[in-house]
Amino acid sequence: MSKPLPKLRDDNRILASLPPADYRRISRLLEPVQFRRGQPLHEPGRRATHAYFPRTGVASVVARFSDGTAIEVATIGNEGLVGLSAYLADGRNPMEVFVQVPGEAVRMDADAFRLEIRSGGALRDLARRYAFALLVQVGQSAACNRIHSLDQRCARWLLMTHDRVLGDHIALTQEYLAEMLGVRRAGVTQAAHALKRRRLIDYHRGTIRVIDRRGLERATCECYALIRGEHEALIG
Amino acid sequence: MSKPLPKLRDDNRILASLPPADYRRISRLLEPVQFRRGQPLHEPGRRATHAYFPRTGVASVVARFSDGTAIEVATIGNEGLVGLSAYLADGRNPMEVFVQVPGEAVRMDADAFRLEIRSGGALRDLARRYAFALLVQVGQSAACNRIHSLDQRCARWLLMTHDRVLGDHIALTQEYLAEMLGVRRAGVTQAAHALKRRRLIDYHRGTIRVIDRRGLERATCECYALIRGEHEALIG
DNA sequence: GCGTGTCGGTACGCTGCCGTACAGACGATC
DNA sequence: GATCGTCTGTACGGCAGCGTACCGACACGC
Repeated sequence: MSKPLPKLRDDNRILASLPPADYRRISRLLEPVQFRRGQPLHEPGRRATHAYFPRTGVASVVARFSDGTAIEVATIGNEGLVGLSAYLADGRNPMEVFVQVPGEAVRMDADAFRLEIRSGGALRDLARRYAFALLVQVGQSAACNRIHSLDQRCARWLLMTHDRVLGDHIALTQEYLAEMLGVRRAGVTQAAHALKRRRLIDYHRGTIRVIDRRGLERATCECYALIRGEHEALIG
Repeated sequence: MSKPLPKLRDDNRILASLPPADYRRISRLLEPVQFRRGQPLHEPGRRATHAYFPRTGVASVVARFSDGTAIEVATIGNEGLVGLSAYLADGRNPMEVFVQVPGEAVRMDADAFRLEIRSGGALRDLARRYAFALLVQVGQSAACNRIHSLDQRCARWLLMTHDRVLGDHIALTQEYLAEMLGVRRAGVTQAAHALKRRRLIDYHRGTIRVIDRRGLERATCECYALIRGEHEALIG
């Protein structure tokens, strides 16, 4: 299971899976946008305004609690799309979504997205399948959060993000990673240190580099392979 | 937030939300079934054969790990349906689904279910909304599993099951509850004992009785209200 | 009534992670 | 090159829940 090197019609794999005719029609509705670190893509209480198709950027879906803590429940990059709520729930979504890794994306007006899907093109089928793949990702994470060690979950997070970015460098601080994983920053330091000692990753002041993907895959739990396998079976 | 007393066209709230014409058409496709404790409703690796609409029974969706441990990722009762994978993913689903609380249900052939949904009736809209409500349930559980105490999660589980059954008695052993929550049986004993001391529940050899719902709601975390609120906003 | 299996209560030491705190290392800025 | 803010390393006691084990209470079948 190696990192996919995108050489497709579109860097976003949902868009890349569209038949030519659908792709042409839809691309006229797409507007390129830059993902900036931390930029909100959806705020609970508001209706989703757009559907986003990440190309090189990555988004996080988090549950925010009344005391301010945020726990990541899903990661969305070029393998998926942000804005399923526009399709499934009239744009209503209690989860927060923001940019985790800056980069390129395209977006589509939420109404146009809904219209395109209701019209019954190929995007509908892909969105349906992706919705299920996301459900599997979130469900497996729920179980993983319960029983797997921080070391394993940390490796999984790095692998999932690595899959979604260009190159082997991921810009993020331990502080940030700690928040996503729902643990202390000091805990991440220890887990990251262990991975570094095993020469799987290296890092330095806010940048992590993946050195040995295979090794990381061995270090993580089975959840990684299941989530990725299921996505590939559904979207291909 | 009190327990809903179903006095509707159908004890299943998805079916009850259908307009009369759709309900009549669909009910001809429904076959009553008895949910027996532990009965499998879906096994990973197989295609879903039916969609189930629980009336008084309750189902569990669990992630099963290679060492045999199973962690519950969702609970489905009369507020929902089992078999979204037939709609979203051609029946493919890596999660195990089985009966947690025995009772009544109706089921529909998976192909008929797919056909009915593709034909664009009211069931499609409801299934779509329910899919999102389930995504929210699972996502919030993922975060909850990470940060909330066993006591809180135990109370939440009891509330969610209480919402889905008739009466205040829930037949389940601490052993079983421990597996669902992904903790030791001894841990559940302690949590349950604490709830009993506060006179919120009582129990005896495999039967739990909810005494004080309001109290339980105060004892649990905010996740319960969020999940339930979101479901009601989407299905009503 | 007696044996057997199931269910729940309790105890032990152990471990992973917590909360907190402080210190060193590095980078940017002036 | 001095300063300051950010990022990472480390240490401390503390606690929730773990794995395991044992025991009593109860239900059921004979």
